[in-house]
Amino acid sequence: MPELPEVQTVVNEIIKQQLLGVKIKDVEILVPALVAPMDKADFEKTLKGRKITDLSRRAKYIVATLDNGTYFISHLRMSGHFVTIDAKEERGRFERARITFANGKALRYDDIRKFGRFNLTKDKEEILGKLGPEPLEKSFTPKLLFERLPKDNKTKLCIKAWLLDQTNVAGLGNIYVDEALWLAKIHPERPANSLTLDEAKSLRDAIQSVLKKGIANSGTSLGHTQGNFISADGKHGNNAETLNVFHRQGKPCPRCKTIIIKTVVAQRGTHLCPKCQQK
DNA sequence: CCATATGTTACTCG
DNA sequence: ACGAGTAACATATG
Repeated sequence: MPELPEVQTVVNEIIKQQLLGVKIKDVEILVPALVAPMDKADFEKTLKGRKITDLSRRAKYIVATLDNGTYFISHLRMSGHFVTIDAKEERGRFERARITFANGKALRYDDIRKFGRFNLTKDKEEILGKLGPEPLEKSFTPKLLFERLPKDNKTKLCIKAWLLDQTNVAGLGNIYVDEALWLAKIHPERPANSLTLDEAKSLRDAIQSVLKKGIANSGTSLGHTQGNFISADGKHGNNAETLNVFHRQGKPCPRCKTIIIKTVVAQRGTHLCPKCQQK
């Protein structure tokens, strides 16, 4: 579910709720698979008594630095949510973990599909080492993007699949890839090795634009069912209404009024304007 | 019952 | 060993 803007929104919200520097009083892992291959009891014991000294985002990972030099790294995958609650609150239907703090607040982790994962490690590169560049960093220049694109003739990988691979660019997912390719007027099935430097420049600008807008709008929530994105304050994001193609099949392209179509590319639902984005 | 879902990774086939 | 495509993970919803 959450992509870079949604994960950033969650991190921002947890910081705002002042859970940094507060001692962790109790840790309950309700689904052992959440921390696998680590043992559930070991995980609980290791995190208990620590304080989070810093919280940040890398790609779609939430990285909590602990006061003993280890890192608590979590990934929400498709349906994970962190919500700050009062420690007295009862269990939720989809609650999979709870971290209770000494100040009476708690972080509840809900995850319908149980795809999310928690890690505890002294070496964060073990988890984050293979990730591509952060697209909102200043160093993410058109030249950098262009040079990372495949250059050989044997790779037929399309640009959408390439962008979804976190080792190429970190943090993009299905929504923001479709939005960025529309903004850059690039067809998602274009071979990644066929992009020109000019197109790479448009794509870089488009990626930064859609991600910044997503963060400014506190993330994208596509509906109001249980599986949808909410931040740690329990609120939905406001970015859905500003989307140009995603989930807008059958509606007119905001640029040229051609009807937006939905197909499948890289095994994912893909939305595009057949006039603005030509192969 | 079937298809689909904001993500990642293990497996399979060339 | 490598790249590309597919299945799998687990559950809800339309």
